[in-house]
Amino acid sequence: MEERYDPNSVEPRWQDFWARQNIHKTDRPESPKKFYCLEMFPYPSGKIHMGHVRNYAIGDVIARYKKMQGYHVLHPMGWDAFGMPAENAAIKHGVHPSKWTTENITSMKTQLNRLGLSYDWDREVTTSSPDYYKWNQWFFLKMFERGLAYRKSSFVNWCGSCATVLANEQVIDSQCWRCDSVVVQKKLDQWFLKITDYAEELLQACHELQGWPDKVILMQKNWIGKSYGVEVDFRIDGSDESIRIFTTRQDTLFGATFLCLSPNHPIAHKIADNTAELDVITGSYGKNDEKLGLFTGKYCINPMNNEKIPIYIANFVLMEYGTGAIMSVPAHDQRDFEFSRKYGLPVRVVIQPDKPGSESAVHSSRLAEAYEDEGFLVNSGTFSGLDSETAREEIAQFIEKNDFGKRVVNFKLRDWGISRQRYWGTPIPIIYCDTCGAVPVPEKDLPVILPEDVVITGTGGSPLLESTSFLHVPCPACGSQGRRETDTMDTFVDSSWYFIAYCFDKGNIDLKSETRLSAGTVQTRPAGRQGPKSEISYWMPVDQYIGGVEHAVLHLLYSRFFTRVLRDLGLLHYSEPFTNLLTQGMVIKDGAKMSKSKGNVVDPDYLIEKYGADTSRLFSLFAAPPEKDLDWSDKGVEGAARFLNRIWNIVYQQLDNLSTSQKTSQNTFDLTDMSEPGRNLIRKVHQTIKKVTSDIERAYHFNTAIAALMELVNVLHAFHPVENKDYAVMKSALDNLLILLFPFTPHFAEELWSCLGNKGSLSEHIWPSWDIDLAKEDEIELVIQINGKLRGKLMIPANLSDAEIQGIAMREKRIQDIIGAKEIRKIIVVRGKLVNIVTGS
RNA sequence: GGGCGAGUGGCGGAACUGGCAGACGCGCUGGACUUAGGAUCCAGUGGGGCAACCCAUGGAGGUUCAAGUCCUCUCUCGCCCA
Repeated sequence: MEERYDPNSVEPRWQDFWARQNIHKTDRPESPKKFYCLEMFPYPSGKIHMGHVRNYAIGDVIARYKKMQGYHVLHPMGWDAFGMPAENAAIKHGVHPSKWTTENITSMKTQLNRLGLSYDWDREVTTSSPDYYKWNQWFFLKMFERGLAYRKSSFVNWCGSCATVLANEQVIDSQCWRCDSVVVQKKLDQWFLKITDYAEELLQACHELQGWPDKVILMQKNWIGKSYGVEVDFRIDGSDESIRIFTTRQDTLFGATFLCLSPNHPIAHKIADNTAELDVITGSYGKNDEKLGLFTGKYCINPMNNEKIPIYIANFVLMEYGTGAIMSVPAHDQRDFEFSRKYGLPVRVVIQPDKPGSESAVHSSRLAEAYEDEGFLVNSGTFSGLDSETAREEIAQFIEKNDFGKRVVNFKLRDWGISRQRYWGTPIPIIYCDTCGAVPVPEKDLPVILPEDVVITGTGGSPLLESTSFLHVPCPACGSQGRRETDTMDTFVDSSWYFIAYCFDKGNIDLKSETRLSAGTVQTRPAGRQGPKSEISYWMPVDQYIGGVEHAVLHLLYSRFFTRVLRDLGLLHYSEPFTNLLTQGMVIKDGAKMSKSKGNVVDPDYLIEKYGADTSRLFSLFAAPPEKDLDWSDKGVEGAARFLNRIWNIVYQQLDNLSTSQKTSQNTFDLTDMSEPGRNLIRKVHQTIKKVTSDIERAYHFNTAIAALMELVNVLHAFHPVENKDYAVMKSALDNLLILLFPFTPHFAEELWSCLGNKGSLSEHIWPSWDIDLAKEDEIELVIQINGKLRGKLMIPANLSDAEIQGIAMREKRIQDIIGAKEIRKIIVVRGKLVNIVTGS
């Protein structure tokens, strides 16, 4: 054994050992005791950052811990390999996205392995590989068959000079992030997935996500955004046509002083005479910061009071939400209020905060902002005097009875537009034919391979348009000349089911295995039933998912949607993909999130080189509980290193004595035949096993688990063995310490474990259990309070009755002195903790 | 503006169902060993006071024998949605 702990010699050796022994290979017996531990896979940008280190360290502790507890663990890793940065690199440096991505994967994999993470690389998934993305295409075809994938015209951010569509986050102050030209809204044909078909179910099932953080569930609910309202027809004055509006506030219908149409509303173009002005509004469509409107010159009739109100076209009215038209009630809606100020439109109060006649009344002329709360109706015909809630119900009934509208449920969630006018993504398996239209590629022709022989310039639209071998294909239906779809899929499609791909060995994804096993019929297999199970139904759902909260809505919602589609296709028997979700906090340094632009990044490579992977892992687990932000501290890392050094030194100093006296680990001791320090150490060991186990079980609070291990080391450090029995105790304490430490610092624990003469890898060791009797304190510190104030402390035997404890407290001289002649009103005894004596004054 | 979460030593953080506030670590102070110490070890470390004691979990009230923890109001900061 080396005198000094040198992680750079220890860690590669054990990584090599694990790899040679194939120790992280997933085994899959029929035993139902499985645990699927998953961390969000990274985009292969080239280098991992501290956020990854934290995320993957957390996952690794869980995976290793569960394995030691006897679970069959699936702990995979892969690459979210399609996406824009690869194309940007191609534009900037002339590297092909495929080459760039592969090289990045290689170097990042090396980095992950240097961290000592227990991944089964035989199940590695790379989404840019045809083996993988052919299933994206297969899903698309299945959804197309079921009407869940469809094509419609929709508005996108378009940069004319780059000739490409931009994602929302690439539009900065209405300009293209790359060339600074003004981004316009352009109407393009796009493919959509019909997630709205599942809106209600996705919302209802939120209640079942008990292992998810409340805030994520709430964000999902808000995103789905179910609301109850009414649709009402406003007849256009002097015409038979009418405009249907949607509102959730029908209690304010009498306060509508104008009506607004989305610029994309079909009627908008028919009734607007000023087309130049209309184009301006269309150009700023959906922008909430600047409200623009155009009076159409037309009026419509409010069916509630037959009032004639003007029709406007307004940029902030979304065609995708509701009916694309709204009634505007400036007195009770802030956006309408601002709009009315800008265009000089009347404001009419129809809701008062309190019952009519009270002091708190609001007046149309004095309103400084809209009164959006509920209240009591005024100026609302026969509905005046009702409270908002009752009025909504009665007005809804009135509307339905008079047949000019109806109650509706509306969702904020919109269908998922997956078309991307980019190269580095999954080709959408569609062929356009002049006679047959959009024809799906037959399943047998999958995958539609992304051609590699393209030049990526960043100008002139999708590079796929340039690849003639890709573009020109015969129509699968009629055989005449067809043209392939050149759009590729949103990369969120890739990540919506990758967790299922891990159920199979690399390159052998077979999503149809379950349908074959259940012989084409969709049947629910009882949980835990023995017998042949498909890989999917054995491993799914994911037992623990770990990742950043930034994916709280999109990725997690899409995955829930995909899982349901798969269920309906009979491919799996679960609706929810992730049973438990842990969203880890950000890594903070100098008060800000670590980022290149802030210049406060810590490079994991540097850290590993200087301190080793174990120290890096240990610090990031110790500094904060996983769900909270982690404040980076260079000094704190040194503290973690110091802790490991202390253990190393203890083992080094005692090695000769320990190996000669006691080779086998012993866990039971006769306490009566033991020195006082020996007894204390044994007790501390068992208390530590208990504490570490329960801290891990209790929401993975590794920080306090590690603190408990530090306490044990402090006791060990102060323990000076003299006789043989002491060495046996010490050996046992060290063995247990290393076992408990193993999930956190695996190389370090393995090394010392073998130095101590123990056989085998700790990966195969079982998690220890504690002995309640050995963990029990035989003395406790009794706190004596008088009127809630601390007045004395003394050691007493742990097993006394309340009466005995009370007696001891009362006999204390100091307590007697303080009480003196005062009357004792009450004595409260809390077993094992304290006595509180309540006296008169 | 709405929703959610969080405010505890010089710092990161402990305190599970109300029961000794500050575990553990960092930092700091003193000492030992040392040519040296940014290595290691020992002791100390919320504030005030010689002391007994008093004051302390953003602030103000309340419930309770007992409140960081429960209730009401309020301030500040984060995140999400407008």
